[in-house]
Amino acid sequence: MQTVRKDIHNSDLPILCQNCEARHQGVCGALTSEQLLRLSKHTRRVRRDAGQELMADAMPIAAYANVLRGVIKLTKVLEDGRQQVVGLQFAPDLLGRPFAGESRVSAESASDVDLCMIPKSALENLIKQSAPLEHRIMLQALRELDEARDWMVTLGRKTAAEKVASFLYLIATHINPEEGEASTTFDLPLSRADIADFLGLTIETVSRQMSKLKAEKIIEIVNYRHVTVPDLAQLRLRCG
Amino acid sequence: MQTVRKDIHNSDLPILCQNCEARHQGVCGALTSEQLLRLSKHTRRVRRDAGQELMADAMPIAAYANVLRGVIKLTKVLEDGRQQVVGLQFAPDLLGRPFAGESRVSAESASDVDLCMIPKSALENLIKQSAPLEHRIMLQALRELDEARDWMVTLGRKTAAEKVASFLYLIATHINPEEGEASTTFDLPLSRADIADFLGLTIETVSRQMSKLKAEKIIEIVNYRHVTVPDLAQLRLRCG
DNA sequence: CGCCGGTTTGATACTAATCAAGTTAAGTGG
DNA sequence: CCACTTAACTTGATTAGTATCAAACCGGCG
Repeated sequence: MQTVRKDIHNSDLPILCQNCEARHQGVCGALTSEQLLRLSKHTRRVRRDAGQELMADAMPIAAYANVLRGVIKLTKVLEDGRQQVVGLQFAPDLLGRPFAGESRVSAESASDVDLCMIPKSALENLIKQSAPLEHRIMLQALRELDEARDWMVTLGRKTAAEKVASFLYLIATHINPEEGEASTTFDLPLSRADIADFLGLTIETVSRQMSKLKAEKIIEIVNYRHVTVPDLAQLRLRCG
Repeated sequence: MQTVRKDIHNSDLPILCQNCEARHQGVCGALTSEQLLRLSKHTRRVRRDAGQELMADAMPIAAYANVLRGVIKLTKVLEDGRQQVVGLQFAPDLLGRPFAGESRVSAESASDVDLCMIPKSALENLIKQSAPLEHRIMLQALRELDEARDWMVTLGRKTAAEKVASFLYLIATHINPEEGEASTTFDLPLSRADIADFLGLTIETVSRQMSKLKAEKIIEIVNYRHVTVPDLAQLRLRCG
C-alpha cells in the first residue's frame, strides 16, 4: 500500500548523491572526486510525495534531478485531454531533457521519490568539461530510446491481456534497483488510471485483465497496489 | 510511383558525404576539414533498392551509414511475427546504434536510398577524438527519443482515422529534407502493409481510412503511392 | 458512521480485425 | 500487341475485442 508522507523539503545537508556514487551508477559515476566535491555545492536532496508535478511540457527547464528512490512518470497529452504515459524513470536515472530550452514531456512523481536536484547551469557547465559525463548521459538517452521503441511494439501490436502482463513484468524487473534481480512481490507505482494511460487502454480494461491474471493464478493481488508474482516465467509467457 | 532500379554497388569513388558537408548537417558537420579528409578514406557511397535489409535485430553492427537520400524504416517483431515499425530515418540521419555491440532493431530501406557507409571502428575512433561529434550524435539520439515518444501518443491514444492522418502529416513534413517546408505532393515511402505496421493497424483499415480522407477531399490519391494534400492545415486538424 | 476516491464488475455499443471478393497496375511470354 | 499472371490495393460482410455507460464494492478518513 502506498503511504503518503508529509512533504519534506530541503530535508538535509547538500550532500551529493551518495547512492549513485556508492553504486557507481547514475551520472555521478563519470566524475572525478574533485568534480564531485565541486558539484556537491550546487546539489540538494529533496523528497516529493506521489503525484507532484516536477516538470511541465513546454515549460523552461530549471534543473535536472537524479532519481535516488521511487518512480517518475513522463506523460504527454493531446489537446482534448487524452493522455499517454511515454516513459517511467527509476533510480538512478537522470531526469530532465539535456540541451533543450524546454521539456517535451511533463514529469510527475508516481510514487514518493527522493531526488538529487542539480541546477541546469551547473550540470551543463560540468558537461562541457567532462566528456565521460556527456557520454554517460548519451548512454542513458540511448537506453531510453530502446525502451521507448520496445514500448511502441507493446502499444501497437499487443492485446490488452499482453499489455497488462508486459506492464507487470516491466515493474517486476525495474522496481528494485538494488539487486539486478526481478522482484516477485512489489507495490505498483502507478494507479489503474496511470497504468491505463501507459498501456493505451481504459481503467476498466486494465482492471478486468488484472482480475483475469489473478483468476489464472499468474499474479496475486494483495491490496490493489501490492502484487505478488509466484512465477515470473509464467508472467513472461503472457507478454506476447 | 516507385521505380525499382538495378542494384548499383560501390558505384563511385569514396567521397565523403558531400551533401551533409554542404548543408552543414548530419554528423559530418561537427568535424574539422582535416578530420573530414581522413574520414573520407574509409567511407563509401552506396545505393540500395527499396526493400533491402540493412541491419538485422540482434546482429553485430558492422558499419554506420549516413542517410543521404530516401527513407529507412526501423522495425521490431514479436516471436509470433507481429511487426511494428518503430522509426523512420530521413536524410541526413545517421543510421546505426552507437556504442552497442548489436542492434536492437532491424533496418530496411523503405524507398531507394543513397547511403554513406562508415565502418564501425572508423566512426568510433573519431568519436573518441571529437567531443563535438559525440555531442551531435547525442542530439540525434535525443531527437529520435522525442519522436518515439510523440509516436507513442499516436499508437496509444489516437483513432485509426487520426493515425492515418498523422502518418500522412509526418511524411509531408519530413520527406523533402531540402526546404524546411512541408511538401503538398509526394510519394509515400511505405507500402500499405508498412504503414499498417507503423500505425498498429491492419492494411484494410489503413486503406479504408485513406479512402475516407480522399472522399472528404483532404487528400488526393494520384497513384496508390503518390498523394497530394491541397491544404495541410486541414490534414493537421485530422491528427487529433 | 457515512462519505469519497479508487477500483471492480456488468451490460451494451462501437471500432477495428478478420475473412472474403473484387479491382488495378505492372510485368511476362506467346 | 494482347491474354495471362501476380502483387498491391480496395471494398464488403461479419466478428471479436475493447470502450463506454452504469452500478456496486472496498478501504481509508473525517
